Amino acid sequence: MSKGEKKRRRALDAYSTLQRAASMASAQVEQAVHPFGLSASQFGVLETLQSRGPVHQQELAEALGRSKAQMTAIIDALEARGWVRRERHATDRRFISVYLTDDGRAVLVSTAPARSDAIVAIMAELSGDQRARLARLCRRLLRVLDPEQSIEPIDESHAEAHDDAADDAHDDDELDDPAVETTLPSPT
Amino acid sequence: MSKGEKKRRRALDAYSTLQRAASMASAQVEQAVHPFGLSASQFGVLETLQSRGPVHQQELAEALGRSKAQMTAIIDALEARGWVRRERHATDRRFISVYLTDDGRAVLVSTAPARSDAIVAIMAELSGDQRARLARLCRRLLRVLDPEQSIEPIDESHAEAHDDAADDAHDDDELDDPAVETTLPSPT
DNA sequence: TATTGTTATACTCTATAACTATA
DNA sequence: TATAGTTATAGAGTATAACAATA
Repeated sequence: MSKGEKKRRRALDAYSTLQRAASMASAQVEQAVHPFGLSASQFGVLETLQSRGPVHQQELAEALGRSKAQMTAIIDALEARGWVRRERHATDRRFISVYLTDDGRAVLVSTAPARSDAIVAIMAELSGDQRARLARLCRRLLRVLDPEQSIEPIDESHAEAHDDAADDAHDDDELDDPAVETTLPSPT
Repeated sequence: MSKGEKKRRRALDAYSTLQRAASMASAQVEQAVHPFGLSASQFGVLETLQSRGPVHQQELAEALGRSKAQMTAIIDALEARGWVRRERHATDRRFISVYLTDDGRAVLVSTAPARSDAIVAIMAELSGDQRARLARLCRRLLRVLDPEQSIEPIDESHAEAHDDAADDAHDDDELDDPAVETTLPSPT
């Protein structure tokens, strides 16, 4: 078998494994949030509102990678349950700002832990160092996949956007591998 | 910030990055296959038939993680285009074996390279070592996510006991696997 | 009675375009 | 005219349950 053939197969293997892990993980996480009656998108909206404060629907749509039409539906559902409210912009009445209500905040408070518990449970299979490595490898893929905004998703307030694994190295209870992916080598 | 808090945020970060990378990658790969008029599931069926030979619909459903009802629809579409054909099992007439036709094989031949090109292009962002590491980390996650069938990889069907960072320095040329293209396309 | 595959239904997501109201 | 949001529609994907033919 040729060298190129083999490399190709390795790439396919990495891809399919990545896909399978991501899909099973998200299934498990969504299941954890489901009892609260929140879809992943709805949760994302609430979370974004919490971290950014009131924003326009379009901004939400962009942040979460949905169309404005989808965002209308998502907000509709959240508004119907009283978790967000809409308010026209005072001066430019084309805009609608979406606000998180107290109820919405409460839902988030009770949902977020269930969600992150599920995520932590999955990620517990990896050591702290491995988690960081996984994130870094994925971020690297995102450089090709999403060159635009490959610098932070819907990050929480304090963005530690700089290269991770450097800050306080004593936060993980498991083996902190010192040989942390020092490479970050030459693209191409 | 507490130790647990931080660990939690790291887990969330790893999770969201994984999800984003997987979803953008699959979008890109599906786009590469789309011109051929094949959905990911349809491609998966053809590929499975190629590597395993004729199988029952239920076997296909299990292999690809779809319900038998879904599989009926998928096979319907493929059969309508003449890429597979159904045939009742001779002795137990409840079973239907699905065969890849010559046309189906031809479609696969012209589609598979486009698909794997797309995957290789994405994975080219990583070094060979990083690709292997990514696959290994994901497979590790699958141990919790899918304990059943988390065995089938390309080069370590047994070695899961040791910790990484040590392996994959060498090229094990060979591993002539008959089941090339075991790519199990992911649910979206 | 159990199993294979089909049909029917319903609900979610996604993708688009046409529409409104504002600017 | 351009933009923000809404509505309508159509297509996939998913999840069930009821059903027919076969065992």
